[in-house]
Amino acid sequence: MQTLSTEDYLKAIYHASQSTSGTVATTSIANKIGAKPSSVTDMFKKLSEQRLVKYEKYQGVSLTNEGVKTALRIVRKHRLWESFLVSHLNFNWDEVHQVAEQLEHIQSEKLTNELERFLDYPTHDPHGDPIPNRALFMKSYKKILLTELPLNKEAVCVGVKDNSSDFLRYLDRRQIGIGTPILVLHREDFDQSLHIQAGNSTLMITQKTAENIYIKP
Amino acid sequence: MQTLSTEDYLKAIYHASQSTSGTVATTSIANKIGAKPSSVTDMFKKLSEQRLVKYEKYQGVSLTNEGVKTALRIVRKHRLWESFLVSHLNFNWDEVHQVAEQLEHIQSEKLTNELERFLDYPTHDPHGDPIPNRALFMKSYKKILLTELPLNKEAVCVGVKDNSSDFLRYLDRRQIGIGTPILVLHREDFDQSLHIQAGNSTLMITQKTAENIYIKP
DNA sequence: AATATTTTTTAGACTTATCTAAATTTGATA
DNA sequence: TATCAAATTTAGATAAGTCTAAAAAATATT
Repeated sequence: MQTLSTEDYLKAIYHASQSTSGTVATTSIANKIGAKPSSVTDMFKKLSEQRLVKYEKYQGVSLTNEGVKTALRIVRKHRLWESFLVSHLNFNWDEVHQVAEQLEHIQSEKLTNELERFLDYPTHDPHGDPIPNRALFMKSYKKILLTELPLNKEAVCVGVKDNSSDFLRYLDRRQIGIGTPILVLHREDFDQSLHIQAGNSTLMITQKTAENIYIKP
Repeated sequence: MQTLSTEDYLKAIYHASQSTSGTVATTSIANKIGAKPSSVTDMFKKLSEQRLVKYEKYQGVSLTNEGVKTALRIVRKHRLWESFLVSHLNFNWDEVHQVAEQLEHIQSEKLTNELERFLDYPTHDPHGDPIPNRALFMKSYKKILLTELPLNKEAVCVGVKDNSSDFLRYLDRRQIGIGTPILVLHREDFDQSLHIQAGNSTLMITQKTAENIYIKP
């Protein structure tokens, strides 16, 4: 069984390896975890001994098959709990992360699988991220950033890149959420800001906002 | 905020103080927690510094008001989670304890209160133990042991004293659970065994069984 | 290619919760 | 009440995860 801390590291390595090719650097994990690089090196050694990561001095780490599995089991729990909090306990999508960070460490396969059944086998969490099923398989449909959507082409918001409370609450105020239909009416060449139709209302969003919203055409 | 371990100690002290008058002894906590007495002494000192217990050398501990509150907050979470596991996640009453031991440490007042609302403000957990409400108040009705029930007096099973899986599964097989109506038909003087009517069936139970079942006349 | 900067690792120390073994106190017994 | 056994505490050690400061390696710059 993993300690709470090794689980945090495995999850951080998993997420880091999703957004970079090749190995994951010591510093990037240190920033994610909020620890000093020296502590991260120590943990890399420990995870390496447990054959959860492949580690060579000064070369960063990559997850082994077993490491990926362990990470996905945590991601699965995290996203199932987030779904539960939003669908049954009146949490908003910007409030769930911190609590799910704790719940993801609860050890009970039965609990996880029954929660999944209770939620009727959800495929995506409240932020639009895919939930690994019992076999740890997840299908993520091809999604693109709102910045890449051509003018006047219908699309639907399916996720966000930035999961910070600030951003999510901003989207709430703008009445943009998972499932909201989106149409780009005009793209301003000067600053790349967009005039869009979101649901029933038309509004203006900055480039920075657009590049943190995932859509499916 | 308490660490996971101090929460375990506070809960153990709370439960121990329920079943004994006066202070709680070092050894009794050591046995409950599964630690050596020397470790318990160390923790007593630490809890005392935090004003959660009153501790005098060689005299055992007792919880302060603040200590009782902290313990009750954990008991509240434990019993709410047990209720959830049984009512919505297909757990049996003998399976919930271990998982609830982990869930009781999740820190989020909103989570606890929303879970309580979702369960429609339950007053008792699956073992018949009372659940503290948001103000940490719980009403435990006066219950007696089945051994004390007079012949031919109607009563209802409202709880168990022994919470072990073995005992709970035994009761399941005998079709005795919370809410089961019970009537004592005959008490055998020789070995104090009882012939009872439990629900629709009549059966024989030993004295040891009877003194682990709580009933309400 | 040589040097400078950044990244990573090592070495040694700290904290928390635990342990063992020895010392002390309590309270039970003769 | 003197002694003995049991319970409790103290002292010192260990393990896990972290830190700081210094050393080593990799990468970037001139």
